[in-house]
Amino acid sequence: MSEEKKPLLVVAGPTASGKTALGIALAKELNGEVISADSMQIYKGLDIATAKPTTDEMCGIPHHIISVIDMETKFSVADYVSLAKEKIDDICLRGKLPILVGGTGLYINSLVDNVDFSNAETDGNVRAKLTNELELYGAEILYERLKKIDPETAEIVPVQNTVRIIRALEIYELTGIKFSEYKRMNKGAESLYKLCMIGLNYRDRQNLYDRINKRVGLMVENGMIQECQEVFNTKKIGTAFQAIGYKELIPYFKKEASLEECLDKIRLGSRRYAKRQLTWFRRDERINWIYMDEINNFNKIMEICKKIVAKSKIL
RNA sequence: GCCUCUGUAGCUCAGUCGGUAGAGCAGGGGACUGAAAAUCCCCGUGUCGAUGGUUCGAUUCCGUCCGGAGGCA
Repeated sequence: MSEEKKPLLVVAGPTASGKTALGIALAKELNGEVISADSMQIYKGLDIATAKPTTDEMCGIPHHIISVIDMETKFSVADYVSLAKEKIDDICLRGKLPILVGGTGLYINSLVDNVDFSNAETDGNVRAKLTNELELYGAEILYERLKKIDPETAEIVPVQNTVRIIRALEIYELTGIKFSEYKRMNKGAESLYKLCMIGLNYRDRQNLYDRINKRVGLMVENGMIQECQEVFNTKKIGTAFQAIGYKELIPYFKKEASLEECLDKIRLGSRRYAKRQLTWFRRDERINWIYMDEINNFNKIMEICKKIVAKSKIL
């Protein structure tokens, strides 16, 4: 339709860094709507554990791609990208600014960097077959096979990383394309959007960790345990099983560990997750970083964001 | 008051028959292209409680002092 690229404002950062509040404030200020970029908030259920914004917090700002699929349904980056593209088009059509807010780096980059997933679908059967082989014969067998068909990938992926090995073999079986080749095909595509990327971080890592630890306490107060207990009882859960908060509580539900032990695991898991998120985002040079504990004043943070947006000339 | 044990990395502890030390956890760095809140890789210098003595050399042996735990009165 229009030759002009659509604008996209991105707010990324680790868990508990303050993305949600900032995204909503920016949406109010810039006549925008929020699109979540969070691999767990996609699922219905586990609202508290995944820190979904409440209706109150949303302040009437439309939020997209939150609670859109059932927990037992399979979902992937490719699904996310096509969904998000639709939402962006729709929001722009209505003359509003799409604001991508979230912490799932793979989702954000796949969308923003226009990664094409159409040439190598996934196949449950192939993956199941490979997983089965892994259990029966061990990782070495699969790794040796990968070495033969795609030594380049085998060089990069350690034997221990069976998830990667299986995916590489899966792609090859499905398409005959080497994983290394497949990656090359997808690299360097031009973005569909005029981008402005903002990243939230803390100068003192401890400040972030304090927020994470505190937030776990708040989640408990808000009923996270009952929420997870319910999900645990109904057992209809797929990928959402991976959500931090849910899986760590299972030993408690099975009476194999104390609540406090499990909560410690949740805090630990969240801290490590935040660290991994930072590792992911830090390599992206397009991101304008804001150090929340350095500024420590929401109005000032908003001012800085507005300046960043203005400078990016996406509007 | 006396006796015994103890003080080593942020935490829990190994260890050095005297040549300045190493595990687990925590923590840090990194990778990541249809499971990603997942999956995986790499990283251990610290006045060895303080101070005197013995010694070429002490965290290690001896003395004293200061902390901690226990026992006997």
